[in-house]
Amino acid sequence: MDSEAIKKCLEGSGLRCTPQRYAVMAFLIEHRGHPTAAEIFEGVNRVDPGCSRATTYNNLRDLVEAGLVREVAVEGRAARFDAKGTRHHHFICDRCGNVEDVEWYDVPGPASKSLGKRILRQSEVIFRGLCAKCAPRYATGSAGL
Amino acid sequence: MDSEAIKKCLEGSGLRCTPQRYAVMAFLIEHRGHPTAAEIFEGVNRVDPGCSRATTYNNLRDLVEAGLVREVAVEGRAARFDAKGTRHHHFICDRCGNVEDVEWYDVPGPASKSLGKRILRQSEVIFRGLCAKCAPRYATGSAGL
DNA sequence: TAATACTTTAGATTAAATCTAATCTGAGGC
DNA sequence: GCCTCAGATTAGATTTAATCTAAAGTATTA
Ligand SMILES: [Mn+2]
Ligand SMILES: [Mn+2]
Ligand SMILES: [Zn+2]
Ligand SMILES: [Zn+2]
Repeated sequence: MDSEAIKKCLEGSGLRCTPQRYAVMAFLIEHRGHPTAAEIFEGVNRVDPGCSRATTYNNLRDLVEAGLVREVAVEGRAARFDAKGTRHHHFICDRCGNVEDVEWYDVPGPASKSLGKRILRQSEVIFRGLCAKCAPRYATGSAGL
Repeated sequence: MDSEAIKKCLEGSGLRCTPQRYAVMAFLIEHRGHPTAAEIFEGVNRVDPGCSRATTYNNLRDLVEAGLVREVAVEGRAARFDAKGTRHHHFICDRCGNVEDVEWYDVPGPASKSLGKRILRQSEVIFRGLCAKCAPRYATGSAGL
């Protein structure tokens, strides 16, 4: 995605394209490994030392609210962020906490009676287990190390 | 679930049935609304003022590791806990963050090719949207208030 | 009983995220 | 071009959630 496209994308969602906001969005598009806010701050701040922590967090909030970025909460760890590209599900590693993309497929919704008066916006599947890096260490005891 | 059953349940998972651990488990069984650790601490501590914060957190961790309790991470809020009874999915409210149970149904797994070398332990569906309490306020603008 | 492993405790500490209030910027009106 | 002001940014303080520490207590086993 080129810089003009990122600008369009921000403005299309009613967000001003400030240098800091652009940098946060560009970082997320370039780093698809679900970085934490702290990692994003560090990455953006290294390039533009004048981008503060508060601004990074503010912009992440704005981007999530605008629907351009997804926030993934992980038990016992910092939240991770994900520029929404193509739809996909997530695999979360029990051991290292890494979040990985899983090819999207349609999820059957709940029975409307079990949904009641709730308004459904989205269904997503979270897969859990061991990532490719962590699996061997367990599958073969600790011999894999 | 009576006190003897809770004791069995703990010991069956290799956990000593201490008064504090029992109290945490009993609280979760009695309060099915997905309380936070702080709420559990407060509830348990009110009955047994000698149960400390660290012990509440330690025991929650032990219970989660033993597979008796589920931890639910919610974006931007404290984690919530859930004594595992019958299998179910979760609905998380965009507005108030409440976690509600949704009747369980089988989820089709991902294509094995998109799973790769990962080891899958569990698939769960997270539904998102507005809970029954929050839905009216939005469905009708703010007139619902 | 003695040894050992497990558990609890109060309070300190860390980590994540948010808040504050002063300052800065730029799009739109003149 | 200048003005204005809503929106954006900043450094640092603060809050909140969770974990750590080290000492003391309690159960299990030898
Ligand atoms: Mn993703
Ligand atoms: Mn539940
Ligand atoms: Zn892993
Ligand atoms: Zn709600």
